Amino acid sequence: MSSVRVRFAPSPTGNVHIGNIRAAIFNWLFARHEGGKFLLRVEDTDLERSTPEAVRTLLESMQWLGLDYDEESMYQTSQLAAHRQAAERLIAEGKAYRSAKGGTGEATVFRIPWDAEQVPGVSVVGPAELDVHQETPVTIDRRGVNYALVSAKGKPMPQAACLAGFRDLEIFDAQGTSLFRLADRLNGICAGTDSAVIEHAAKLCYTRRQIQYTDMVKGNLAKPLDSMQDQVIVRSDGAPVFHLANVCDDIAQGTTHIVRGDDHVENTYRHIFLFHALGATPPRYAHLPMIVNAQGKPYSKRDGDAYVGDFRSKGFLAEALFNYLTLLGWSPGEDREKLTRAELISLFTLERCQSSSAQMDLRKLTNLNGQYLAEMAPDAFVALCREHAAALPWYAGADPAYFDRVARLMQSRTKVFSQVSEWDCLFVDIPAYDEKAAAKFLKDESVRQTLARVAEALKTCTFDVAGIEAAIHAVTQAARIEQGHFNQPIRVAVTGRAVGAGLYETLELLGRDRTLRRLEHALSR
RNA sequence: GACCCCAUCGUCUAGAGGCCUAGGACACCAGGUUUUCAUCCUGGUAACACGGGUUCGAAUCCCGUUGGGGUUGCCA
Repeated sequence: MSSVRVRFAPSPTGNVHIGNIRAAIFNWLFARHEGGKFLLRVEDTDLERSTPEAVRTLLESMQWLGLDYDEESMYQTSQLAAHRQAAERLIAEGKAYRSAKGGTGEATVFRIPWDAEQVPGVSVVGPAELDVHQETPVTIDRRGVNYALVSAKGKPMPQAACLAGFRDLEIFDAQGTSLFRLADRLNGICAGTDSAVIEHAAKLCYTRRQIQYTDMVKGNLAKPLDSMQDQVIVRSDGAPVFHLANVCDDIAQGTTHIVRGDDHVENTYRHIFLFHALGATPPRYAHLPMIVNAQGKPYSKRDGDAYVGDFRSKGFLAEALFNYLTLLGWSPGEDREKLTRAELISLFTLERCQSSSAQMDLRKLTNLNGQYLAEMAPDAFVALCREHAAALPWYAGADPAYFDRVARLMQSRTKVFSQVSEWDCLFVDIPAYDEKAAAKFLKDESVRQTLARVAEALKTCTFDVAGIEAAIHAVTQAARIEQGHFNQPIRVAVTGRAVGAGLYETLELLGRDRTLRRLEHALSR
């Protein structure tokens, strides 16, 4: 029995983003592969958007894709007291402080610990020197160090970093005279009772430290502490910030591995410090590459196509979308792409995840979907066709048995259920004509004469596939047209389109009356 | 600006120094099968961002450049 516990932690907004659900899929696959637990945590702290309706949409999307979760799901709003308690505890232990910068009132700020070496992964990089803009005073208080670098044009470029970034800090002027030593005033500054403003500073000398962790996808990642800042964990209005809530909940849920989007790597360093401050061991991390749109840019609200529900309503199968999404940023390492869920579970490892972003290709998804549709049991296929046809104007009046026959005939050439709407040409009385096809196949006068003769022949033949074929053949042979070469004009005349199912089957399906009416109509156009 | 990450055909990817005159899939093009449409089969076009190194040998290791992305104290 594996001890792996992973979670999917979406905020329910009414739509599940394709990038989010991909993260859910990878978490699920990892958990199932390892024989661990896949947990759900609904981050519903945005009361405006996190309506019961939005939560239902989320659950439906997960169920549709077969992402079943273990144990009771956690709702983040239920953890509010725990989050506040954690913040109070950090303040009481001197690991966080209140600060009024920017907001209205005091926020709670988590301090990157001064004794950072206590945290596994933190190490000394070595001595560091920074030339700073001499006109800009260096200010130091418990919130950190503010200074300005010098741009190529000699202008000041303001920087801010946490206090912990500057171990052994000593500040010198242009002549090399020491102006300030942090060690002399450390206690007061950390306590918030002391602060310093240093004019005419030219150089910052200190010991640089960094925090390092091993990402299961991206490998070793590190960040110098002097490029980090203390983190607000409770807003001035008392609401816990994502970082605190997230870490607290992962501790509460016993998360062992966090598998999430690339955009969280920077947060990870801060979260590791938070885990330790709260007396917990940080989980292992795996950061997945982003999914980008057709322009190669990150999906934004404007990209309407990027929600799970859209793919469902456009007629993609859950299994096909699931399969396709696993191939975005991951591959089994062999030349197979269409994989069953069982195969995916057994093949999936985080180590085989890609570290660069991936672009969705609707055409490839469509192709894969077509493969899944082709091998569906006909009855199941017909049932889903009905679902997708239900809203179509011609469906209500359609004969169920006739619909059934059409669906079976069309299965092998359907790639997405949205194509069901094109079947209107088999259901309405007179179909709409594709003018390009009509111009190509129905314009010629000799063609029209032959069509008239075909119509005559179809009036009396046996109206089944064999009879229709024989009747048409007889006419075309008399007209000295090569076998089959007259099928396209007939197809366009009868269905209005140049593509469709086998012609004789189609005519048999339509029946004699409708076929003749359509031929007549085509010739009168 | 600073910090961090990324970089193989149009797209998704294989590739962990010699198996690579770079393989597969989608898309595209050309043939073929099918009396027609779709399917299917065969073949083809097409990539290691650029420049330096290391090495007998680099798509694979190192450095730089360029390009893209992420983050940058009260979004999640």
